[in-house]
Amino acid sequence: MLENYSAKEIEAKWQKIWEEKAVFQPEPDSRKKFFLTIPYPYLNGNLHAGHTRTFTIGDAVARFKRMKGDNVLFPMAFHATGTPIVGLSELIANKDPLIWGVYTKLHGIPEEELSTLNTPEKIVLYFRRQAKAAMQSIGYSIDWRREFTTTDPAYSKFIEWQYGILRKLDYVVKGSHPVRWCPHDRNPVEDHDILKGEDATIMDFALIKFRMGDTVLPCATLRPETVFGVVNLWLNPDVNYVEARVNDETWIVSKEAYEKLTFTDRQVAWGAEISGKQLIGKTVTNPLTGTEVLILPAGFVDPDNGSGIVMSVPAHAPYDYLALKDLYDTDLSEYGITADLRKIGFISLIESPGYGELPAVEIVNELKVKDQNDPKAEDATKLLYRREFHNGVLKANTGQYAGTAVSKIKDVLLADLIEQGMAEVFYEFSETPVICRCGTRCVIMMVRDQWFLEYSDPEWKARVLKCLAGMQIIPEEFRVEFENKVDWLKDKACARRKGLGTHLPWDKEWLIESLGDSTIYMAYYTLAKYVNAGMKIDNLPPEFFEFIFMNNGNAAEIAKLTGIPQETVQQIHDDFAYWYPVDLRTSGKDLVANHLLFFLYHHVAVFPERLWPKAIAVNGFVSLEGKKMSKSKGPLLTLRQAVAENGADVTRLYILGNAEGTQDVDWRNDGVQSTHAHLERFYNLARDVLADDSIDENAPKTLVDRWMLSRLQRRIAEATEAMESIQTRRALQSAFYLLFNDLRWYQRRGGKNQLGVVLSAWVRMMSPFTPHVCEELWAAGLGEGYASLAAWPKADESLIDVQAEKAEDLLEKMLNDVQEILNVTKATPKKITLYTAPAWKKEMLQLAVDGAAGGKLDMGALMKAAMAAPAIAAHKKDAPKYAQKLAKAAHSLSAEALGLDEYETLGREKDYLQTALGVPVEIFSADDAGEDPKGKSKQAEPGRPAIYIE
RNA sequence: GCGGGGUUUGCCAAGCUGGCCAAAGGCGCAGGACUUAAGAUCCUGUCUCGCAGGAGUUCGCGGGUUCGAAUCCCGUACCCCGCACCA
Repeated sequence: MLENYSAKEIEAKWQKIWEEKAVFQPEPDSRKKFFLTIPYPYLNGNLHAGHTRTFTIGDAVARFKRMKGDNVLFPMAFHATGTPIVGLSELIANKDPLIWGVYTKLHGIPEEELSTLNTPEKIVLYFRRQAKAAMQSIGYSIDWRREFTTTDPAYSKFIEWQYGILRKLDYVVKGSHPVRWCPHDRNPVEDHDILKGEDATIMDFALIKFRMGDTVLPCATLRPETVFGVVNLWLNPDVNYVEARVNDETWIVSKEAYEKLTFTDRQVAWGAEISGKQLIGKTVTNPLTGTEVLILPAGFVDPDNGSGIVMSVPAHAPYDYLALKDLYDTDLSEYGITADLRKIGFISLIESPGYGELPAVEIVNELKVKDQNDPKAEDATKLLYRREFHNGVLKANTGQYAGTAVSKIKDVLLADLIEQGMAEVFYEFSETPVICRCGTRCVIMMVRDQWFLEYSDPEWKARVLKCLAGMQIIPEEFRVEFENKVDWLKDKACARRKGLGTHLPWDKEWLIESLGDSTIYMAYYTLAKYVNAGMKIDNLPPEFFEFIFMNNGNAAEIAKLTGIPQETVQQIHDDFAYWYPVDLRTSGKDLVANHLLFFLYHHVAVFPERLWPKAIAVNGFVSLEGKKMSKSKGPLLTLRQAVAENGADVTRLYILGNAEGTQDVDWRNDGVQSTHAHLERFYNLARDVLADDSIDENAPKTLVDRWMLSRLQRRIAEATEAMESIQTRRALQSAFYLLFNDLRWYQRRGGKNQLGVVLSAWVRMMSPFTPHVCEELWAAGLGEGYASLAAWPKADESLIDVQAEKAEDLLEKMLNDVQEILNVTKATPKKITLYTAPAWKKEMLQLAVDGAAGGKLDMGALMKAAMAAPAIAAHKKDAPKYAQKLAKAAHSLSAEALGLDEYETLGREKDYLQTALGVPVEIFSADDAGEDPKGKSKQAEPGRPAIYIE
């Protein structure tokens, strides 16, 4: 072994050996299998610290399970389907300055290489090579015989088979759905295509169809229930409206609204322009209540929001109340309105705690809103909306809806209104404008004849929930998150026109959307090995997959059909039967609401229950020096960079030991440096132990030897338990840092002969985390074969030595107490005398423990019992004081301190105490205190000897 | 807004099935040992006060339950993640 720790040499050496000796290439055998998968990375950049975390957790678990004796399969592949890679290749080809900067500076790609990546194929090839090299450089125990890319032809066949099944199950259906759309590019826009307004969401407004004769005046609202309280409509007199044909009706809407309608799934035709002024003063009919209401002018009406026509509910909408109030003293004769607007009665329809009949009026007064142009009007609206939404209940005048909570009414009412032809849905951005990167203002487009995965299907959902119920979710708190998301999931468009991917087998114009092609691919790993080995793949019909994965058919038939040798077909089939289902999938928490959910959906759809996944573990992200990492804006730390700068083992150790579960790891340079120092200390200590021939494992065990072995068992037990539940940080705390401290104490106490025993277990326990350095140490004399394949240490109950631990505890506490006294007195000791507790106090403690019931101890009863004991009675004067103390501590009394012969222990370790304290030490029992100038021996209690310092 | 997670001693971070918690571990900082010196390593200390091992005040903020709360309940503020057709 190397004299000094050198990550580079050690890591390169062992990575080469692992590969050459095929250490991590499992085949089915009689052992229990463990199939672990991690979402494959998308190939539009280099792997970064976030990937590093997820993958390293997975690798540590894989290595742990392997050492526990499982036959572990840990494969990896690459994701390339979808649009980003295509977009990226165009940007690179055009030498887009932004992309150029990101990829040269953040991803660290040399300019000459980057300039060659001008097609999707070259990008895929390049990043695939990079990613694999990166994963190898950090020492993942991946079976690389099974790697693939989602654009491989055989993979496409597999996806086609899967979608064939989904189609047969009627889970793939056609429908329409709204998307953000750039009219210039004629394409849906994604988040990264948006210049401004990426936070805008698509909201569905109700379009309530008020009528003026045969003409419809649609009012857009988020609160359809308030239609019961409409007392007038608002139009902006300064806005031009248009009379348009919409399907087979005539609508009046603002010009802006008309434009938006053209992108919906309605047939629209432009009619006559008509000014707002012309309409004001006319009346319209409320479709639901049949009442006639007047159209009034209002400046707050925005033609670019909704239809440009607003229904007025002054009892519940501050703007409506304000606008109406503003008109009370205005001359409206130019609109032909002569009626006294004060006679318009408000209609109250929502009951909410804290408000009376007219909440809008109350809140306007409360916030002292002046008029409709006052900015506070907006606050009042939001506040009231929130309160009524959460606490409001519909009143009697809403008929069949009376008593319904406002928060529950929208969908129900809207559906009813639509059914009766009184309303339609109108989509609008939550904030405007939304601007595409090309500078064009985006609209909401209804995509027609789109293929959907029907995730809303209640039976499908029920199966997913059943699957979840049978799964282990780590951390357990995320189970409810998963369940909520299943509930929330709606139908998902599953096909696109652009990008890389597999065509829908029955509709070749469409490509299967990339999240939909990465749901059950774990099954494909069993097959990929044979594809990579040169299996004939020209003809892989659904029957082939049916046999492999579903056990439908037989190998001979399939062989004939595909031209693949029968034995191979049978073997793939048997491999799958052995490895499936997925035992654990670990992933970043960002995939919970999408990929992980789809992973479950598709598994329950395609596979029988026994092949459903067993467990999901979710982990958090990685930040850099407290800053969120960003692939496009920086800062970014790539996997390769981390390894190049710090070594694989240090990178692994840091990222696994720094945070747990869904918390974020903060990558900090000082922390990484100290991790490096720790690992080096570990190496040096191990080296020294390995070189020390004076160690005699079979020598009689001293107190510290027994203590050390006892602690080791506890550390092993803790680390094992932690790894079983994928808590790498907890495991490392125990297996590395705390055990390190134990060893320090052991050596300080003069322990030596068990160092080899400890080291053997220690190296094995560290192997999943820092595999390279452990191989190096293992090979230097700890055992045969590979540390990576050695048996994970098992905690030996019989070596747990409570007595030894207590004795060491006593010594440590002793030293701490002496230290504290010295600190306080600032004295320089010449001699220290220790007095262990007298027999009567021990007896009394026992009485107290016996008498303490339910955490309570009766002083009187204790004294009575004590006085009956002659040994205690002899100390009549001191006994009550001690009894009082015991009574006070009644809830935490324990006889533990009685289990150790303190006098004997201290006597035996007297030499050590003298060395540690640097002065002569004398030890007495308080029963036989000898010279006791300050009477200190009286303070001695069980578990806490008295101290006298001179 | 909805759903999930979080707020601990200078920093990171355990604890959170109530007492053994002034609260693990690491980092940082301070002192000491070693060394010609530096580094590394080891030891000690690191909320406040204290000339005998003690006492006091802490675990976002405000209340409550309890003999007893960082840990349970209620309220409140702030932070992070997701909210889709995009990987």
